[in-house]
This record gives sequence, C-alpha cells and structure tokens, in this order.
Amino acid sequence: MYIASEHTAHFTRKHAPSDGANCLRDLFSKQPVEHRSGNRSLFLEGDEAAHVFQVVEGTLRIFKIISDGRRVITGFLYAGDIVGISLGKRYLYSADAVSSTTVRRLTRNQFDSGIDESPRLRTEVSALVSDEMAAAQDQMVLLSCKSAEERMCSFLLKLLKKSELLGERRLSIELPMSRQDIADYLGLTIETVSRTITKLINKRVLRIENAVARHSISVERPVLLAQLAGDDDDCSDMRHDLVVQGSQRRH
Amino acid sequence: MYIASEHTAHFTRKHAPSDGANCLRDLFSKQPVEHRSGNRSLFLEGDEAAHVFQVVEGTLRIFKIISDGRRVITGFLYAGDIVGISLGKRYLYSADAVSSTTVRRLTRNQFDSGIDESPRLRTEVSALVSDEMAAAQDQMVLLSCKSAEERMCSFLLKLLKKSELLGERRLSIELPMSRQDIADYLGLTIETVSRTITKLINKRVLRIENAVARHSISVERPVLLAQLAGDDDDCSDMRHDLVVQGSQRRH
DNA sequence: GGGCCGAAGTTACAACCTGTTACAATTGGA
DNA sequence: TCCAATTGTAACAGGTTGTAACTTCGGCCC
Repeated sequence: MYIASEHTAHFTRKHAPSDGANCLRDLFSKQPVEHRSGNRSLFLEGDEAAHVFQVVEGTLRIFKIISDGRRVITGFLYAGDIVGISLGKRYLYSADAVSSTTVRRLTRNQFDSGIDESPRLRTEVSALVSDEMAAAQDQMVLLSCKSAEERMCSFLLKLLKKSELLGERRLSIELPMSRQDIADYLGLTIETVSRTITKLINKRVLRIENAVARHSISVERPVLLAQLAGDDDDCSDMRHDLVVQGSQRRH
Repeated sequence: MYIASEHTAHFTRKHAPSDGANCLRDLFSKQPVEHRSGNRSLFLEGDEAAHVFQVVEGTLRIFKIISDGRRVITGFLYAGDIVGISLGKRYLYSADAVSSTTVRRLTRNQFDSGIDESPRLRTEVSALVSDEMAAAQDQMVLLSCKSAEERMCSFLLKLLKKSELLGERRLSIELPMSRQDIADYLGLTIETVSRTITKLINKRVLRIENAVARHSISVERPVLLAQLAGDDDDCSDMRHDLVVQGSQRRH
C-alpha cells in the first residue's frame, strides 16, 4: 500500500531520533539509493509484493490499467513517502516514476522483521495505513460529486499545502506530472484539465510562471482557490444535527 | 475502518476453530447482540473510535456528509463484516443501519489486546485492511471512468457474487438499500439509477420480482451483466506489454 | 544557428450523457 | 380511505466529453 503523504511524510521526518530503528525512515536509511527514469516501472499490479519502497526524491505515480486500456491514477507519492506496504501478497496497483526519481527499497521480510521488533514502528505503520485510507476516502468524495473546477482546485490546494509544509514561502506550485497524469488522477479528460486551468487563470486565481512553461503555477488568490475547492473539511461542525436520509441532488 | 466483505467475511467464517480466539469472529462471539433500527447511527465521522463492530445480521451504510449537505456512501456492510478497525483515533466516516440490523461490539482496548495476543489475528486484521483498501481502489476506478450503466452493473454483479458465496442457487439479488442509497454510493442521481435499471430490464438483463416490489431483482442474463459492468478484473492479463503513458479518452 | 519534426498543451465547437425539474404511479402506514 | 414516502417517467438544460484544429515547446539534424 502506498502512503498518502500529508501528515505522515511530515511525521516521519519530525520524530527522527538519533539512530537504531526508532522510525520507519531509519529502516531505509542504510539502503542504497536507486535511480528511476520515466519508463521503467517499480512494480506492476498483481506482482508479488516483494519490496517496500521509500521515495527519496522525485515523484511516483500509482495507477491501475483497466480492461479497455484506460489508466486510473489513484495517487502520487513525493519525497519521504513510503509505498508497497501492501499487506496482501500482491501489489494492488502499479507504480512508476513521473520524473527522474530516486528510491530506497527493503525486502518485505526486512521490513516485516523490522517492524515486528518495535511496537513504535507498528504504530507508525498503522498511522500510515490509516492516512492512506483517509486519502482514498477523500478521493472517493472528490470523484463522486465534485465538478471539474472543484477537482482541479482540490488537487492544487493539496499540492500547495504540501509545499507550505516543506517550508516554501512563495505561493507557487510545481507540477512534476503531465496534464494527462492530472486528468487520469482527477477522473477528467486532458482537455477539461486545460480548460479549467485557463478558466482559473482568467479568474485571477492562478498565474503561469513564465519559467518552466506550464509546470510551475503561482497561486494569486489562495483563499478563492480554497473556496472553489469546496471541501470545507467535510463539515465536521454540522454533525450531530442532520444525519438525514437523502442527500441533495447534483453529483 | 470498515471491512469490505467479499473474501474476508467468507474467510472469517471458514477458518472457524473450536474455541479461544483463533479468529476474529471468536473475539466477538461472547458479546451481546445489539439491535439497530434505521435512524440511530452506530457512530459519526470524527467521533472518537471507541468501538469495533461486527455485523451479525442486516446491512450497514458507511458514509460521509460533505459541506453542502450531500451524502457520499463509501460502502455497505453485510452479515459477517467488521467495521471500525479505524487505526486512527477517530472514525473516518459515519455508519448507520440500512434496515433493521443487529451487531456485536468490542471496545477498542478489548479488540487491541485481543489481537496483540495472537499473531494469527494480526494477520487476519492485516488481510481485512488490505481487502478494504482493494475495495476502495475498485471504487475509485468505478467513480473515475465508468458510465452510469457500468456502475449499476458492477454494483449488481458484486451483490450477485456475494449471494452466490452465501449459497444462493437462484440468480436473484436482494437490495436492502433504497434507490437514493444506491445513487449516493455510485455517484449518480436517483433518477439515473431508476432509468438505468429500467434500461437493463428492457434489455432483458434484469427482471423485477413481483414479490417485495423493487427491492428484489432477478438476473436473467448474468453474462451480459458482467460484460456491461466492464471490469474484466482490471485486465491482469495484458500487463507487461503496455504500460504506456496516456490513457484512452472517455471518463 | 536555423529549420524541421514530434510531443505536449491549448482552444473551439458540436454531441452526448447526466443532472435538473416536474409530475405520475406505486406502496405502505395512519 | 387518505396521505406521505418512495420510485418511475419525461422533457429540458447544462456541463463535460469527443473531435479536430492550432500553438508552443524542445530536440534533432543539417
């Protein structure tokens, strides 16, 4: 199972103790780094889940190919994230590098025996799996009933928050993946992604950095972006009052 | 976290040993059964994850309420399934009963100490979590790029397979949930669900049982149903050849 | 350096699916 | 029986997609 960044990647870094294997990061630290270019995949859906990977640098793409050849990207992984904690025997999805990427790997046995020794690591793994599940749920909500614009804004907002966590001061987003990748992740077509970005630029929400063409975007109005994303954190305020039967219309 | 039925529920039943706590089912067996009618929920999203539940009979509904009041159902749970193995501190979603339902419950502590004692139970929990993740991935694929008809057929096919596992001989499906529930689960509107079912009846794929109105459906042409569902198990055959960049159109 | 070429991205327009709205039909309980 | 809730049907509108252009970018060769 891949790990859905956010809190977790952050978490992994923050609690870094001196040595031993007090956090998952330490487990990987002695492994050699491997380099991956765009086309060779780390593993394929259905392969025996022999390894667990940690992203050192770059971006990974987690995806499934369905019967008619279409691709569904179920997640992206960034530096610090861990992938392959698939508790089953086989990977549930394929993984390859979006751009030039370096990873470390542990065999399943190394990983399992590593976490067996330490209750602390077990807790960390549990937290990672839980985060991954939460990310999957959020993605289901996004795909269930958000418009193209809401999806695009949610996606950008997530990237923005991530770059803020990493200590970026400017409101700029690096998009290592292609428009096609974004489309396959958000359940849209490449044209809709393009059109939506253009619309957001016209609304003065975004601005294209002249630098690296269209893979660097600056956010002019982050507040508007958050509003357009439309996920006010699933309204954990208005809970106990209305757990009514039907939902409103519009999907 | 809820557990996504299929193999798992089956698994839980099959390996039932004599006594002790050799499988998760045994952990629950001594707990008293509780009855739930439609409106009182088991727990709400954001609540402290204090309990783990096992469905004894009936059907549960797992859902989130988003900011504008819409409801997204992320899963249904049937007899034998386990819900609430949320490894985090709080539930990721709400749960209530679709129809009259009975459950057993363990406190988080009871559950945790139960599985801590037995490596076998830990393995079982891992498998359940893995299955849950697989179900979430499948749902993402469904919501990403399937048409209304494909979604409806996938849903019915899943229920059909479940009833076959339980030893049903006739090709009939019981739908305990309402059309609105199905709509919120498949990311459609109630009208589209209605239209699609009507279309499938006209195609002689389905037939309405005159009995319990529209909550009992018989499948006339299961093969066609499977074809229309369009998930040829994510084409695990055509793997190693084309892991190409872009996907085809149509989402 | 200049020009050709392909890949990636953008834009325009028509077509289609689904959501919206409104109303009818059926069911089940008061 | 009436009434309310659920479900089914139909016409319409709207957003997203599909198709097909065009533009931009980057690499390659001369």
